[in-house]
Amino acid sequence: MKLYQKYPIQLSNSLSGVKEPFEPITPGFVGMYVCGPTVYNNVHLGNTRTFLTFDIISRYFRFLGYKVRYVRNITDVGHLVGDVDEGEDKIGKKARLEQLEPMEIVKRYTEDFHTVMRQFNILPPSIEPSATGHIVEQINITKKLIDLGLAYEVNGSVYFDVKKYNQSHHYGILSGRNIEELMESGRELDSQDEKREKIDFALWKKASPEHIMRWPSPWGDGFPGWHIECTVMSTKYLGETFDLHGGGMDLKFPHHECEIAQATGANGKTPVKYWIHSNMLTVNGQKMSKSLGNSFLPAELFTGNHPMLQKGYSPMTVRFFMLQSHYSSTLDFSNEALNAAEKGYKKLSNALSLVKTLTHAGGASANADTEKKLLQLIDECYQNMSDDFNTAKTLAVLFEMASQINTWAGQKEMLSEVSTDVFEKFKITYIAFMEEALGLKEEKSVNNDLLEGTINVLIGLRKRVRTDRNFALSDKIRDDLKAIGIQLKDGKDGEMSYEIES
RNA sequence: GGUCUCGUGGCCGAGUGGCUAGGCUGAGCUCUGCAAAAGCUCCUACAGCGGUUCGAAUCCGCUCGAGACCUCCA
Repeated sequence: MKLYQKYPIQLSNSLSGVKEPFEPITPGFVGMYVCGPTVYNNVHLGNTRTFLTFDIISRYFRFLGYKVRYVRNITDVGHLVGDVDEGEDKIGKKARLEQLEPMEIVKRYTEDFHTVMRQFNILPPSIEPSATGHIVEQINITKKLIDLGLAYEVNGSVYFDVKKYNQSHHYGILSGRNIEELMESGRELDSQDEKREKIDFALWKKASPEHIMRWPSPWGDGFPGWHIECTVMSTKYLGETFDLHGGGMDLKFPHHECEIAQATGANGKTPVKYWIHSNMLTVNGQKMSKSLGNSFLPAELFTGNHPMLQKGYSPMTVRFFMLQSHYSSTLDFSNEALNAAEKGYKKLSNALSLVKTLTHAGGASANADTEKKLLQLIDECYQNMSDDFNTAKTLAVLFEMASQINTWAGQKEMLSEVSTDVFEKFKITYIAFMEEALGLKEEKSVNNDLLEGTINVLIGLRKRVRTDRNFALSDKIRDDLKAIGIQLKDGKDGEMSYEIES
């Protein structure tokens, strides 16, 4: 029996609006697509939360034994700036401002994105396709939509005919809108606009003469519209219908709605079985976003180099902080919350180091109640994660497990209350959920052999003067080290450990 | 204006009809030569009003408040 059969996943499907059992299209396999970053700027912390959410989801699918293909794109053709009529893409604009080649911009921010992902221990996707690498496919699907009568060309640009599509399908099925309301509200169609209806959206845009990013097409030189790349790349690598599509809440409308319309229109079938949207990171209750100017760069957070931050916080602290809430809730960002997260994470991390050193001596006289309790904790880890990837509930269980680990570390004789088998299961589960499922690794405070060796010399010295009951000297060693940020901790058995304070 | 979400103890944040979430902070105790760490105990909330129910933080209605989307954003 596979783990995914023992602990079947339930997930909230944005499309249906309810929590449903997850049943992949092909048993044992999961195909998932997530809208990746637009690489014309540094990723900020809010972006990171979305990618962390889907890192957890893909990790947990694999953890339960599914074979996962995770596709996350790089948008390197900029989305249109402001008014569509300006016909200029963001990457082109930025390039001109900074006097750089578009691909130079793309390269720089893609590198930055990957660096940040690694810092947060967010695993790379299986495939990371780029929009510019799929221009031909985007042109082909646009042609197909024209042939099907669902798109029309005007002056070298091609638009999707939403009204036409809506005659046979429901445009708005994901975001719960109806086309009449959409046509009444919002921006008015201005005289310059080539679109038949304001709700129509571009599949292909004509490039103005000064436009840098341009490709030849049946309609002249231009570049692909905003939504088409995701449809093309998800279909190409995952098929015309695939299991799961994710992204930030703010992409639900119009981006994902348009994806559904394009794909359904072109292929005649529903493209995605489950949609998952992760909620926003907020600052003082307001969405963190580039345009509002309240965003943090990960690097600023790590160093504490930002007016709103009292100090720096490590990547794992931030990862833990985000996992304390459910991905579907907004999460408010504050110094206080981060300080609390730092301590909480340290507790779990210490227990992780500790449990690795614990071994069972064998020959136990097991206490049935204790064993039952431990086995229940193990079970709860799986139950909680399988319940819509509830990392917050899972962490609560891990805290209980950490207390147990600390108790054992302090009183080794208590290990005899459990059998070797149960102990090993418990140990393996704690390590696996921390490191594999949640991706919370130990942060080595020392990565310098010379320093480590030096501290160990001092520890050896202190052990000796302590045996001699020379407490004045032993306290001096401890106090002096403390003054430079090294905290010595005396164990029960005369052993000493240390911790570098940040 | 339209569509939708949320409002939990000092702070953060799970939880959807009955059973103490958890973390951080604070107080006390135990262990320790003294610390630190750790363990134990305590501080018991659900915006307001009304309704459904044997019973509601959880369902329904209204009020107040906050936010998101409708325009580029994860």
